Amino acid sequence: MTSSVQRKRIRKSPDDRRAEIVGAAATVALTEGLECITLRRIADQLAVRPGLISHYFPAVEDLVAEAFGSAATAELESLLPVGAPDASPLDLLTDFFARTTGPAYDDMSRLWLNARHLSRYRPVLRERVLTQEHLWRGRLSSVVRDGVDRGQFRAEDALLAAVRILVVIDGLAGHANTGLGNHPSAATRFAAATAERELGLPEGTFSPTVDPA
Amino acid sequence: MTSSVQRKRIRKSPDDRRAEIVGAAATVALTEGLECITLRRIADQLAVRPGLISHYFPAVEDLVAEAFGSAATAELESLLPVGAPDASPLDLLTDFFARTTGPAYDDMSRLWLNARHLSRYRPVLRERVLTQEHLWRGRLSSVVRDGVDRGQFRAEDALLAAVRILVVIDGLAGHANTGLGNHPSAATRFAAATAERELGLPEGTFSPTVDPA
DNA sequence: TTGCTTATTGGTCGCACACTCAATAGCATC
DNA sequence: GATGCTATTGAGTGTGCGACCAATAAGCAA
Repeated sequence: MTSSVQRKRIRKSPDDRRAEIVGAAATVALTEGLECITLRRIADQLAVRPGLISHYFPAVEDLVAEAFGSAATAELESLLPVGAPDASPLDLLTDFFARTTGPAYDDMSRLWLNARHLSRYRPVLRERVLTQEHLWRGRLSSVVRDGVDRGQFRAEDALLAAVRILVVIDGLAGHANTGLGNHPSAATRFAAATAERELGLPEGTFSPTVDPA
Repeated sequence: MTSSVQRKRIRKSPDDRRAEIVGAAATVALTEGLECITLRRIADQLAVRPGLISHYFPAVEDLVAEAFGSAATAELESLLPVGAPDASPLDLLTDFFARTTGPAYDDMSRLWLNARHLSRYRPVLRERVLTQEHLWRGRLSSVVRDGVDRGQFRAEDALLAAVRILVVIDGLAGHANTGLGNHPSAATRFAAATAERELGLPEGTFSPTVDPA
């Protein structure tokens, strides 16, 4: 009667199981936070025993770092796909700012905030954060450089411009849990405005003014 | 023999004891992080039993919020003292940027990062963070307004300028646990540079270039 | 069908945490 | 010096966590 749970054991290949675990952890990281990645929580989600998670990740911290890396990589791939060398850098960045400043990006904002803070206590995670920072900066600065080469942008130091843009996005992301006060749109537009200044573009290029008629 | 600890009870007035507890918690918050504020940790620091902390703060979350508020208020008071209406806004901000971007500010950077993240799970703390944000914005925008009145700055919306400056400071603060990569000085100067732009000042006003001769 | 490898389980240990409450003892007051 | 108020203690409860390991059974190969 009370034993409807605990069906039959399902035995998967280590690679599949591992990927499944990381995927579940990444979802938890995005929706609930990195500190909610616990052996029991992930095991429940996969209808599996906690010991199994330990088997694949003897130290939970490694799973936490992996989950963050997985989620961040996927997001970057979605925001600035590497397989689009023909796309106009201007269009790429327009999309980029539209997506990074919308509420749909809130989960990602929270995740970065989460990871940056947790890095204080978790060395393995800290290394992963550094790796991801490097990836994001590299990807964004490539787009900037591409734009400069095509004559769309002007920038002395593409990497510095990218870092500054990301700093503003991070600064705004810090408010994902607390809201942005009375200046939501004006503040949000700050990311795009920074890019416009850094890249020598006319004001409003990346942030279509939503003014009244 | 083994009982050299556990001296005599010291009985203090509730106000004194409460202030003592908040002070200890604020110190722990700044040096170790808000999640290290536990009944035992604070009790140990004050050579007192955990139950006593519970007596003054039946819910730990209230102590955490109080500790953050205390530390943040003290720091703001030190950075932008309210009792100096005669001081030149330009000088005030020069000091402000020198101090907020130096390594001495790292603990404070970490604390804000910590509080912003923890706000996700702790409503009481979230309210405190909002209050502090309001205070910091108010204080900074006052200085900006003052500077505009005296003809030192140019700014259409002083509050918006203040918010943007603080967003950059927050964005840089996010890297307190992970470092700033290869562009530490250039990135750090970004806060001052943003202020210069927002306030219509010549580049370098707030960030004395430390170039080689 | 049989056997073997190993993915998976179930149970357990120790630790740290917040919270509760009756008993105790400082200390101000008389 | 005795008394009463209450700040403070001591002891205990329950929860959730990571980690460990011997026993079990899934599913492939023979």
